[in-house]
Amino acid sequence: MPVARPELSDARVIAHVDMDCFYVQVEQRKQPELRGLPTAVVQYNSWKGGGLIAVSYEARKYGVKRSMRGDEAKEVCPQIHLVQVPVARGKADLNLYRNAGSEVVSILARKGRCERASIDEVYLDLTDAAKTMLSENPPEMLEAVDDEVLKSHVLGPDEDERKEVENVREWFCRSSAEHRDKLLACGAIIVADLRMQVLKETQFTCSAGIAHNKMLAKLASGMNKPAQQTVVPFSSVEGLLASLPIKKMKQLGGKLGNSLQSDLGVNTVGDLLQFPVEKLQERYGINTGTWLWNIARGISGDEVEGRILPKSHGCGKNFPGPQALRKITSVQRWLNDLCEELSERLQSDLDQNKRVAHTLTLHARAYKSNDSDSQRKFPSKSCPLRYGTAKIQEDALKLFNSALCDFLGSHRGETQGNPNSGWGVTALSVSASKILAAPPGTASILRFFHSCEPSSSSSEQNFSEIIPDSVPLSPSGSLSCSELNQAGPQKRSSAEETQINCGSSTLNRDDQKRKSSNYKGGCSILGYLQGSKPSCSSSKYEGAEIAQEALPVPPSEHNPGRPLKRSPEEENRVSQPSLDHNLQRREMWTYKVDEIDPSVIDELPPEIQEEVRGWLRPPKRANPVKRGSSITNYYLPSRKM
DNA sequence: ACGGGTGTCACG
DNA sequence: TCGTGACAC
Repeated sequence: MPVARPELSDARVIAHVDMDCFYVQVEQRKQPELRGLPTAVVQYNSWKGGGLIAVSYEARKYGVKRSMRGDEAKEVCPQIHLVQVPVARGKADLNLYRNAGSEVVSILARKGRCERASIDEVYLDLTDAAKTMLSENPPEMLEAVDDEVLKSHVLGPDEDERKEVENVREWFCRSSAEHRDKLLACGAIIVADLRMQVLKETQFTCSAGIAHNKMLAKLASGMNKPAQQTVVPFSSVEGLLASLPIKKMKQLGGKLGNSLQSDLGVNTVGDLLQFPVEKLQERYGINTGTWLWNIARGISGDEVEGRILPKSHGCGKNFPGPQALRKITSVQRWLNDLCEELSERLQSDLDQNKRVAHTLTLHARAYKSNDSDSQRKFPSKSCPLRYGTAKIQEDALKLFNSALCDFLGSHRGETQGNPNSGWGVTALSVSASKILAAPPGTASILRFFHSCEPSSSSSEQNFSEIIPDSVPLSPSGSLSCSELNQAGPQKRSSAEETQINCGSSTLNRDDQKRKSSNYKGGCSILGYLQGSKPSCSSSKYEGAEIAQEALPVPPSEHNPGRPLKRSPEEENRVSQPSLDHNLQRREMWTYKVDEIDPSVIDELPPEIQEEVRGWLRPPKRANPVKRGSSITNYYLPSRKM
């Protein structure tokens, strides 16, 4: 929770940078003919023209608004250009915009700590850069600075004359300028310069706010759009907040803001000032109450987190009304698609950023016809995340089935009908979270392991798609929870494989505990391989040790021609439920580093040879993780966009 | 029957 | 810890 800072000592320089109608700009860069024209980005245009998710400023002049339907937009602005969001696997695919956002971040992160707040917004802490600039450059430097760069809106202190002062140069050179203001002025110059770089390198415009904390910077970035920036000097804060409608404040746009208005009669942030902390705390809790008291005074100690990569990845889709999924097999098909996308994104994250996710979560919404409150709560479920598309799909389906059991079970529902047994899924999503730095070598190992079973995993996936159809669930008969869980071939190989058995025991607590502690080896490479075919699974071994001491090697003597491909026989062997043979298996599948004949490496795919050689020489790996600013690589416009 | 798809955070 | 809800863009 944001901590209050004594305002006097909070002379930070914080910027909030917000891309202007970002998705539209991305599309306009791809299609420059659209520049300057009323344009909107829309997804799914089949129903009422699709929903608008971004609207160009030209189109806004006609009253086109986000959350309008394409058809409505055409009504108020017949000449509007509607661009569709890319679709992949039957759902909107936002990767284009994510990647474009990354390009921007990589530029904005050049001058200070940078926090990626959303796909198109960042916060910057420019305190150090501003101090440095101020100490190295006396005010005369301004003459050397491009005039363009000095164009900022500076909020004035007075209630209504708060309009703004002309530009930073003038403002900065006031005789009365305080130190804090000078720092902000430097911040503004830095931000203007960064925005110029963004424009030159990406062709995107953005707006920005510069202030002493995040809250005020965010407020300011929205005050002059598009393609402008606004500074909030300390002396203007009180006047600004006094008349600011409470709901304009971040976090107060929803229920809390409503409560403040209707319960306390607070309409502006200034109105909050009358309330003593205790009162606010009493009503809203210690944290929220304190926070409210502080923001009324323009105080927010919230730090800019140095984080430019997301903390989770998710993909989901809604199936409104008539499109609701009523058969397990449809759910499974969609789940497979969602998981496939998720898996790709996880793999990119691993390749580019050397990070691995540890938790897989499934969310859904569902209704149950025949039930008073039809949109009942469909529980979320999570489990350890195993890499590999097929595994993610398998686990997601198990999670779904488990949740469905809860959903149906909690309220005795006679699940009669055929395809439609009374329930319908109106939204599905899978997400991956708890993303941590991967131990060195993880990417190679996983890549290696997957190269062992590309077709095997897909055939496995096919099975699990087909089997449920043959299970007597849909056409006739009611499906029981236990039946649900039989979906898929389920080679219940190892006891600790993520199996969710809601039929017999709805995720018994102890099992859960054991599972997670088993898995916990946060850094264990084995963790990522859990359940993988060539598994040398044994939670007793620390990943780092294994990575350096033991290397899984394909039994190339069995299929000399293709050392990377497993025979079915081998697959069977390793997926046998004989967990007790861990040790034995380990020996079967691993070698001590010094026992490895280096020539083995030559049989590996060229892409990973180098990395694997790296493992074999632990001493030389000084700080191999840092190899190449992965982030920089990630953000480089590697593709035409 | 929907702004949709993502993302973060606070709370119990 | 997990699951939920709120909020935001």
